[in-house]
Parts: sequence; structure tokens; C-alpha cells
Amino acid sequence: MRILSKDLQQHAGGHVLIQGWLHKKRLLGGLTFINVRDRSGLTQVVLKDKDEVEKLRGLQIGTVLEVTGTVADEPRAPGGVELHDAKLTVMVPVTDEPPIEIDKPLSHKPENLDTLFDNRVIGLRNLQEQKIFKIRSELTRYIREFLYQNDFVEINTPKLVAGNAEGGAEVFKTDYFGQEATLAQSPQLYKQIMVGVFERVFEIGPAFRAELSATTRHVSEVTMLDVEMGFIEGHDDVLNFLQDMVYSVLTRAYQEHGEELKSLGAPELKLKPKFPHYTMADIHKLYQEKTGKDMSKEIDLTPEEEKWICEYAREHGGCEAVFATGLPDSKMKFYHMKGEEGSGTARSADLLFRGIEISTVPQREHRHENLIEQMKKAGVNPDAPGFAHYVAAFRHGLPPHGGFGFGIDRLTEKTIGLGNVKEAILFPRDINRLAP
RNA sequence: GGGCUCGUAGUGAAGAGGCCUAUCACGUCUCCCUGUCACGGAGAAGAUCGCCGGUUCGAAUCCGGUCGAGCCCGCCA
Repeated sequence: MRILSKDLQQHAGGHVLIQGWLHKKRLLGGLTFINVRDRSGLTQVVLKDKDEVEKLRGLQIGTVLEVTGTVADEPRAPGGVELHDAKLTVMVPVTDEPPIEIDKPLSHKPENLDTLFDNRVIGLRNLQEQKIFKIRSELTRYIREFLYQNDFVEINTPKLVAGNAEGGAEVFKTDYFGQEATLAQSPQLYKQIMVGVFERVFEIGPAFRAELSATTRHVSEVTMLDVEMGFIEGHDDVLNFLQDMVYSVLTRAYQEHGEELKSLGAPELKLKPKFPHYTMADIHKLYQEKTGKDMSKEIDLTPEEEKWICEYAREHGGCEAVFATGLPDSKMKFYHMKGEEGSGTARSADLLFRGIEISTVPQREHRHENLIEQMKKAGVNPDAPGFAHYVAAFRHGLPPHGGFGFGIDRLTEKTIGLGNVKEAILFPRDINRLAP
């Protein structure tokens, strides 16, 4: 029976079989150390028999091995145990040299990211790269657990959708048996429809954006967490819920994976259970006071202001996550709910973390008449194929509700302290990368 | 779409008119090495300096074009 490297200690003194990839060879003459990588980590194998070492001649890192041997307690070995009197069987020989190193950290300098992604298939075997995606997996697990505990149902909605009549954001168009279809930019309409079924729903899935953006924070295929909850009393319910989720997920990540985060260069986490709220106007004003730059004519926050306000909140409030509230209604989507009459704002906020927007958190317009009016105002035809069914859900009764879209890629990037969202994606898609 | 920057062995870097027959580290190959864990030592192979053209006695180095990449801005259910 196969034993994993993490369980080796329990078999001290016993004869075991392990399987994995050749990760590293160190030949010291009469003594050879090899590291075998399996899903749980590395095992150090000691070879003294020349014939066993000779089996590896010409074989490269990545060779798939089966090793039998005796588990020995050895304080000099990493992890305290190693395999002695080992016999090797080569399961899959590899003679090609790896195109990129797998036993030393890879360069994540911006100008080297292209090489990193070109060689992704092999480079992901690098333990440092693996760590990034294990943490990402944990973050999504914590999110799921938090949502399940709060009575949410996980859903899956179509990613191939009818060509929509709304202008604005760029979508990918594709042929659907002769009809024009688009790749979904968001599960927005479907998750609202599902509030009428389960009250509380969420989805973690891809969203496709055809924007010609070339920045460290954009990709054309993103993984979004979409949450929607019914019977809210007001916009604050949604903000507080998101705040509690983020607080829980991040503090747990730092508790359970502090060592890995530190080794990846993640900054120390500074978070308060209650995130500070700043209105757009506050941020423009504070920013102008400190830097002298007037951004008050901007409809939205500039990327520079997003960075700045997070640093400001970190220094003054000890919290790296902030809500930017009072978003202007001129930027509002048709399904958002307007703020107080005459305020000029929408019931929507952005959650910023470590300098970047990771979520937009609006209350929805749930009243059928108002929704139709807002759709028409935005130039959206409520009878178009992409919208008619959506509107029907409202006609048949949706309670007050709100939710958020939340970037999993950006959360992972910022939690670890990476410099580019693509580093937090296994196989990123951008304006000029469609492979691997 | 606009602006700025960068393309040198498989990988990461140095060289900024002649000292380049291009340097270093990792990796690869050969040999030595019994406690390595970024092992160590000796040696070897591997690059028409992204591509095309120009300037010059002479170009990796300067200029133009082209292809590729990066960063910022704009855009961003």
C-alpha cells in the first residue's frame, strides 16, 4: 500500500512503498540523497547501493518513481524521517530537461511573467507555486464554509447566454447553432432570479470580460464569487455580511497558513472586525489634502486613490480593508437601487483591500415598476431575450435583496501579496494569452 | 486605444561603439566526493545578442522598421 510523505513518521521502523516524482538529486559519492514529491510533500530517500543510483542516470526531475524502503528516524533528515535501503522502480522515465526550475523559487518579476506562464505546465510543480494555489483553494473553502453556515445554497448558472441588448461593457461573442450568444460577464441576472427560490444563493465560477485592458489587475477570464441574499432590511445588511465574511476568511487564512503566507512574502495582516467606511467625497477630499491632487471631478476612484485610501486606513485605523460608499448614481447599473432622493448616490459600495477593489456591493431594485423604468432609462429592452425571463421573476415576486460580486483572483493575489493578478491564476487569460 | 520601457545560452542576470573569439549564476553532461537539504570540487557542451534594414573602418551596443513582452492611463454587470 502506498504511504504518503506526510504519514511516513507513523511508520518508523517499518518497510513502506512510496510513489511520486523525482524532485531533486544530490550525489555525494558513496551516498546519494533524492527527494520524492507526492501530493503531501517531499520524502528524503537515501541510496547507498550504486546500482540503485545508476537507475537514475540520464533521468531528469519529473521522473515518476516507486520506492520501497525502511522508514528511519533521523534528526538530520528534513521532517525527521527518511527512507533507507531503498529500491527504486522507474514508473515513467523522463529524459527531457525541465524548461524551468522546480526546486528553487521562480522569478515573479513583471518582465519574467511571460516566461513563467509559457512554462506553466512544469513550473506549477515548483513548491513555491504550489503554495499559492493551495492557499487559493483554502480561501475558497473558507468562503464556502462561511456561506454554508449562513444557510446559502451553492448554484451554477449558464455561462453561454443570449446576446444581450445592453451596451457598455465588452462581451465575447460566439456562434450558438446559428444564433449569436455571448459568454457570461457575470451571473448577475440568474443569481437575482434564484433569490426567488432559495433566498440566499452563491456561485463561484468564471466570468468573461472582453475589455482590452492590459494592467496588473485585469484578465479576460476571472473567477468570481457571486452572492445574493433576500429579505434584507437595508443596504447595511449586505455590507456587514460581506465584512464578516472577509474578516472570517482572512483571519482564518493567516491563522491556519501563517507560515506559508510568510514564506511567500505576504505582509502582516491588519484587520479590524468593523471595516472603516469612507464616502467617495471623503476620499477625494482626504486625498487632495494629503497630495494636493484634485480628483473631485472623477466619477469613480482612480487606481491611485484606491491604493492611497487603503494605506491611509491601514495607518490610521489599523485596517487594510475599507468600504468606499456613496457611489454616484450616474455610474449606477439599472438593477441597483437608488439612494435617498436627491442624494445623487446609489445604494452601492466598493470593498477595497490592500489597494484594490475586490468587491462591489449594491442593494438591488426589487420593485418591478421601478426596475422596468430604470432599464428603459439605461437603454435596455425588458422584452429582449436576455432580459424577459429576468423581469418575469420580479413580476412574480422578489423580496428586497442585495449581494456582491467578489474577485477570487484578486483576493488570492492580495492575501499573498503578489504584484499581478495573473500570478494567482493557474492558467491566466489576457488580451494576448490563450495558452497554456 | 494612448504613453513610457524592455528583448543577450533552457532559466535568471552582466556588458551601453573596438578590451566580445560575448561574462556570471542556476540547470544539463563527464569525473571526484558517506549526511546533503540553494551540498561541495574539477572539467565540458550550450547564444548566428528577437527579426529585417541602415549608419560606421568596426554594431549585442547607435538609428529606422517589424515582431514579441512589460508597466501606467483609459476602458472595466
